[in-house]
Amino acid sequence: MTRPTVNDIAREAGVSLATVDRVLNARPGVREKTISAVNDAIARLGYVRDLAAANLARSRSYRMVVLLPDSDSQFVSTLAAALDEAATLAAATRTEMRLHRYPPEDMHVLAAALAALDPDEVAGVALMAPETPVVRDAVRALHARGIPVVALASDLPNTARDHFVGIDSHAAGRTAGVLMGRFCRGLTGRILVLAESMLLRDSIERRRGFDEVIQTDFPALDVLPTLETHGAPELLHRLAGDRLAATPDIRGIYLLGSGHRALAALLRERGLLGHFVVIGHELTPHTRAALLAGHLDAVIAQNPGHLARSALRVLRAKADRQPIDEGQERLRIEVVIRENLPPDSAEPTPRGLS
Amino acid sequence: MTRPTVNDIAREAGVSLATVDRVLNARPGVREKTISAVNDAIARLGYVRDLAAANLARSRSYRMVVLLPDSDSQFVSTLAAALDEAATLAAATRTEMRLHRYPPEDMHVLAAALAALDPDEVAGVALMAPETPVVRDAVRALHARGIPVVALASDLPNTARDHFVGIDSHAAGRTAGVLMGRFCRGLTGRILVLAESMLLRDSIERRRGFDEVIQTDFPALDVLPTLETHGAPELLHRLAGDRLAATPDIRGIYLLGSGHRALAALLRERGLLGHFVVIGHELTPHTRAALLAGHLDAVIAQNPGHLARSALRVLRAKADRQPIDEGQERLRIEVVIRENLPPDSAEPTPRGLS
DNA sequence: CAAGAAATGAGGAACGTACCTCAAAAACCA
DNA sequence: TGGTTTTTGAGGTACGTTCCTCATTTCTTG
Repeated sequence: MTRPTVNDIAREAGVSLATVDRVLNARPGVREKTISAVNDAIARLGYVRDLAAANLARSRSYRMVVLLPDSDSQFVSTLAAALDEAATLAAATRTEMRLHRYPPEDMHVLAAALAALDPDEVAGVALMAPETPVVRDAVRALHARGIPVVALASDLPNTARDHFVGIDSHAAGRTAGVLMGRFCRGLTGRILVLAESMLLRDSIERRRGFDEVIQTDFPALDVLPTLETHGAPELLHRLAGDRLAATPDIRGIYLLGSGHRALAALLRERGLLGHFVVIGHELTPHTRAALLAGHLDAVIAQNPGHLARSALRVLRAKADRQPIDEGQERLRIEVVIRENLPPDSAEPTPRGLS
Repeated sequence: MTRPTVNDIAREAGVSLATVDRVLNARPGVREKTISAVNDAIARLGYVRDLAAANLARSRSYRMVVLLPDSDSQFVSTLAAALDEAATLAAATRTEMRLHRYPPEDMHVLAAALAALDPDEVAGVALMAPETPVVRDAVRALHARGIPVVALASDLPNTARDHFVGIDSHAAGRTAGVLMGRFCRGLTGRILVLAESMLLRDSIERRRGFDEVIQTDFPALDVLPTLETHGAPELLHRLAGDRLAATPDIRGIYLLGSGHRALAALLRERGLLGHFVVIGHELTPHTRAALLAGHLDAVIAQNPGHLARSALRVLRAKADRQPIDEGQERLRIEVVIRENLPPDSAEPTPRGLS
């Protein structure tokens, strides 16, 4: 009737509680034969360890460290907020989070921060960073010291990261491409593409996916070379302004990264708001406002709340050496238009007591 | 340094542990003044109750009952599978689920099943059912007996249900409308709409949202009256076949409910696969296959895994009289096209022991 | 002001697991 | 065979909370 406990296993296997404990927690000094006797009993009873009780007994608390670039990108601040919220929730299960920011241009600072982490104090690390050699080495070192690492939002495939929490940039780019192509149904012309930097893996992959789809499925459209804005609004204004002036048959604009504010300003200035199909990435206060205003037609996004919760859950699972629920942790590539825009969740975080 | 416990609160508030406990668990017999003294101490210390320990001490287990119609709809079976998976995960937190099916046409059977539930044995009920008077009364009675109820996938707004887990059908219909309109850019013509029954609240609301958008934003399109298929493939085949033959300028087909198999068969038979923009609801093996094959252009969906986990989490929170994390429980209206189709997650459920 | 009611305190057992120590039993080896 | 090593058992404490009981203090009210 009631759930079997460790005592039931002991009785069923005909051994002592101490031995069951040794087997369950993989402690040394048990014969193979005894181990399998215990495991048989476990299987027979359908025992599932009570994680709540286990963690209580361990009286272990989990300190997770999250590292985000200290850029003024809206996505990063949205993500930081989501992480804070996820952390207050995770506090109920003895999981604590420390959020650090590192200067976005200096990976050595990030590497130093990673190197300073003590495996006895830190149960896991989540980081959002471009995959440079310095970062790669630092992540490998972390892994070697036994600290679980998850890549956040931007993957680090060639490091020993334990998990990636985020969406496939290539597929996200393809999704953007299909929407661009279909929203431009019947039109012939060019697509303007803007990015912060084409040195970022994510931008490269998005662009690649986008191009694939347009080339094969929408031959009437022609994708222009990427203009790199380096996060500078003035640069975007100048480059995109020149290109718009020089190219009369632009039908759509694809924003690989940030720059929605600057683009909107430029288009407004020229009276071109709403004249193009505009597709971007990530749901932020600005893209949300632009969607509502009709200046932006679709956003390809990953849910920051899901991202944050998933990162903490995965780290927790890794710290406990527990398996991960793939279905739950898989992030969807969200297509957001005005009609399915989720209501603004800028509610005050409930700090529930009882 | 370490997290504050109930004992710390007692010391800080200058009261005994027993009183703290009375306040924390809202037991009677504490003066207002004392209550606020304790709450102040809690706030000062930033105490967060350790849920693991609390649930352990309660040694309470939660039996949740889920009721789904026993129809052969793919969505329902997908949902049932998701619920099973969510339940094996929830087992780790002493939450158990019983899934029942009721004959879809007989709400009296459902009502009887609900009436038979004992508040001492059942911690919560989730149900997916149309809002008929019989159902409404049964849900009200459940609520009156103190059993939390969540409406699953299909809302029951006029009952005392404690929560609705699902997406807003009206907004989902609007989303479908925008995609239909934009995918038909530059075209003039009619949209065929198919539904199982227009007696279902969800179908009505989807249709209403869809119509709104088409009428205001895409005047070149004209939405035909809904054809009701009553879940019968032959009826769909006949009705839709006649309508297609009679109407030369159909541009798109909107499927409010199921019927993807029958529609695909009809279109294939007439050599019309891919000739219309087809938009439907819910991601099932069939819609997935149709998306991949290119017979279906977009699906508006809610994530069944999320639906299932959310239902169990909400019921659990209600049973514990704990607040709900709105952000986490809010379901997204997903737009699924071929490019962002999540990989098939028909993996075997991992039944982790240690 | 006394009697009764209400509020509070003190203490302990329990939940299921982890982890420790020490002793006893079993297996192994020469 | 005796001694050594390995394996197993027994029992206890701890984790943070819940939920008892019973005694004591403090407030009300007639």
